[in-house]
Amino acid sequence: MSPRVGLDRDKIVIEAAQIADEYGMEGVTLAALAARLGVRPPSLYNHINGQAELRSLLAVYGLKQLYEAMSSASRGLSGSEAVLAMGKGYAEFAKKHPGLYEMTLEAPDANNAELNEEAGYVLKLIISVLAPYKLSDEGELHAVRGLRSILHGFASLEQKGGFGIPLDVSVSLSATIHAFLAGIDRFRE
Amino acid sequence: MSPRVGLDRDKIVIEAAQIADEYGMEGVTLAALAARLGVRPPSLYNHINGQAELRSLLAVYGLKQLYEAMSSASRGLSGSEAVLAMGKGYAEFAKKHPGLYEMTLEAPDANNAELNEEAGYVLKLIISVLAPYKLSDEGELHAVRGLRSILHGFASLEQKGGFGIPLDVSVSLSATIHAFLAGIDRFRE
DNA sequence: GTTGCTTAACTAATGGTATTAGTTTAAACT
DNA sequence: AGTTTAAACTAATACCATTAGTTAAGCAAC
Repeated sequence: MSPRVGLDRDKIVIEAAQIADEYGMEGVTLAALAARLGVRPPSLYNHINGQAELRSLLAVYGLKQLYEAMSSASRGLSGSEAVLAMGKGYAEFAKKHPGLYEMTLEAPDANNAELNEEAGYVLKLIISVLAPYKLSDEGELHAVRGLRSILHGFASLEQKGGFGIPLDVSVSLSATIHAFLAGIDRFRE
Repeated sequence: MSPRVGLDRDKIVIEAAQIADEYGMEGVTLAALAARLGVRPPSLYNHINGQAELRSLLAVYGLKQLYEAMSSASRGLSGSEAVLAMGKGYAEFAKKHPGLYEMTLEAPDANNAELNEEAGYVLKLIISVLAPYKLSDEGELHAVRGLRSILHGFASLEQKGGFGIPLDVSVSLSATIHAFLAGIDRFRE
């Protein structure tokens, strides 16, 4: 019926990302993906190695976009303004791309080099934005974990609908980051 | 072949929780559950209304245990000691029961009264532990979100293996909570 | 242009999943 | 003891991912 559709990994990943954002991570089935691409499920195996690989590709794709969102939001700023802007960029990305964001949290897969690389970039960005605070070596590691947890915690809870009350979440996030920074002395020792 | 096994909702939920903790949330299939209970999959429908309801039951079951863990950890303490202990209790539960913890985050399901009730108890516990800080009405709401995000962020990232480096996570969590409390003035306005 | 290689699509088949319908029979209750 | 209730079952359906093997499109070389 269908001659060659002209599929490739990029088109597959992009379409899969849209499904993820529309229907959630569990909506990304090879059947649904194939249907949207006008192809039968087995045909996808000519380009990807099954669902597991697709998820890895989506994680990498998502991390790249997350990095870009955080990076562009904080570019040119410094100090608490940079931290705050980066946090908002993070939250906005997670809200705008819920499925893709979920994908970025999939098993870091010690063997997947590209995924580790992208995750490393995000980490370095967080480190760089905390650099002005002159933390101790070990303190910096703890602080990065703290900030990451705040960002992910907000993004994740908002996504799961955990914040029932109609109260601006971005205000909560800003205040929390400010509080965290106000007490960042804790990470100097 | 098998006479009555003597199944009931409790036994099903307990066994499902064990599967969740051993193999993760996605390992909780009715097929695996039935096999472990010595029964055929359709038999489970005599007690539960399918996978969806099972997940709701697990969420409630997990929230009860989470509440107990947080509550007993902070009992008798006050101020920052209480917040810290509660946080450690939260983290310990999530680490000890990864699958069940994941389940507690499933869609709050506005229609599920029992789930909302349990979630409400956890929320009230967090509120009570922040009460001594005399926050403003609105500030309290933001602060609760912040603390919850920190707790969930740490639990979730640790679970996903996001903290690669071999550095005590409980130290990171303590320091982050301390920093948050040090800057809690932000929530007084 | 024809030939031939590569590979993107296909069909068919397998095995896993949840779920429904309908049946048997064990256990509980009069 | 007889009746009812419900806990187990078998059988069937409809998804899902995946593998094996097949067809045919498109491109490169002659």
